Amino acid sequence: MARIAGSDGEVTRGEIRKVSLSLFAQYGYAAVSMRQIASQVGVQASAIYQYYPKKQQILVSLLQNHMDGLLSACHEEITAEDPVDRLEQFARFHIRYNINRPDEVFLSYMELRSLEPEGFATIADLRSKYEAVLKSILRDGIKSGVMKIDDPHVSAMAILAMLTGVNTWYRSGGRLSQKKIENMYASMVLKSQGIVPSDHDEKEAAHV
Amino acid sequence: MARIAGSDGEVTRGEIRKVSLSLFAQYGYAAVSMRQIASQVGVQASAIYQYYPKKQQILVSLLQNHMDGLLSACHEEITAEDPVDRLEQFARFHIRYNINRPDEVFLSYMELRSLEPEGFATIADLRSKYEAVLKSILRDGIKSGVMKIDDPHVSAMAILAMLTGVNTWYRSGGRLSQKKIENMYASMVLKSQGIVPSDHDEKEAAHV
DNA sequence: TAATTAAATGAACGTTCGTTAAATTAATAG
DNA sequence: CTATTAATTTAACGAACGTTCATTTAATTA
Repeated sequence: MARIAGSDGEVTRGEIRKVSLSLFAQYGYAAVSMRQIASQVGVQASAIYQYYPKKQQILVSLLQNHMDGLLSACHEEITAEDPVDRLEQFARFHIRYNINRPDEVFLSYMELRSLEPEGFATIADLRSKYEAVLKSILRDGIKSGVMKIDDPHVSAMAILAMLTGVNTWYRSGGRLSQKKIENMYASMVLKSQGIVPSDHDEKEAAHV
Repeated sequence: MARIAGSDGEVTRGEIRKVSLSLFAQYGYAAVSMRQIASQVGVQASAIYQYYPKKQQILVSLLQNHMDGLLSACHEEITAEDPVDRLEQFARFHIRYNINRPDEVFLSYMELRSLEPEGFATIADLRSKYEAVLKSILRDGIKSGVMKIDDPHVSAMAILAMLTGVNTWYRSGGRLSQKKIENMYASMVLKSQGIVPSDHDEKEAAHV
């Protein structure tokens, strides 16, 4: 046998991506073999090389794609001007965007170490761009005096770790709705940076 | 050649543990070979089997050892009675204990997936015992009304993720002292659970 | 319909993997 | 001094690894 009836390159490429993402997240990049991916796609290992020249390229492409999506979505959704509102938008965005992409998030936090230098530089750069968005919000909040922050870098790291951590325990269909979880995390993030809820709510109300 | 002059089994076992820990943390369990470990120890791969019957046993033993140490140290150091004081002690303990064990922490959060069922059950059980310590503090804080918490499970996960995240960025010899970092994280943890610093400080002062 | 391009196969490459077994040397005990 | 035990080596096992290549069949184009 060779070419299969009804086979379509773009479909196969998509399957390879989907399967690789799931397997890399579950077992780790190094622990997953090309044959394992191929078998779940329903194809021979050699067929994958029609789409990706190296195993490493699959990982790079998955991470690149995820970080690009994250960055552009975050620039679209975080539109407020007030630093406190922006921080809340950031927290809510991060939960909302990541909670339905557990495998991508896991990969981009855990498999940077599996990247060769070139790919690593690319992905690390995208990640630091995302971190810069949050840090800029925090610096604005310090300037305007509404946030009580010792060190914006430490605060940014703490906030990101806390938010990203949702993927270690959340599974869809659980006890809590995504909206509830978003609310709880947003509240904890704001409070952790010295923003007292009532203060903020009152200000909001004053605007109306 | 066979036995080497001055060779000592306990020393070699220790070296194997040290090297394995470092390599597993850097490259991931699956990506590290027995020969790679052996070469850094200064021994042939087959020599490792004198000490560990399977590669998997090295990982299990490292994780077991870390979690045991974490649990017993946490029971020793968290001695306060007041829930707020206990939460602060927990936060400080977690930072202090983990910040100097980055490899162990990384392993126990990332390589559970590399464990076969038996080892996984053991380690997961130890981890949930540690989480239970924190959850119990939070429930006490809710009961006595000093913490404003929507859901103790979510709060516990958020706190642990935030604290454990310190290992993703902290490197010794950096800009900030460990004590400063401990202070900042403790403050953020308390605030995130609705404990206003001044409230707590005043209460503390009132006791004196 | 014939020629070309796309999508896949199956076999094979040299390497490396975890692991085992027998042999060898150093240290210790009688 | 001899026998035993501890620590390690060398050699080898079959299996699995990522990857390459020639081949085959399906779909598309001329």
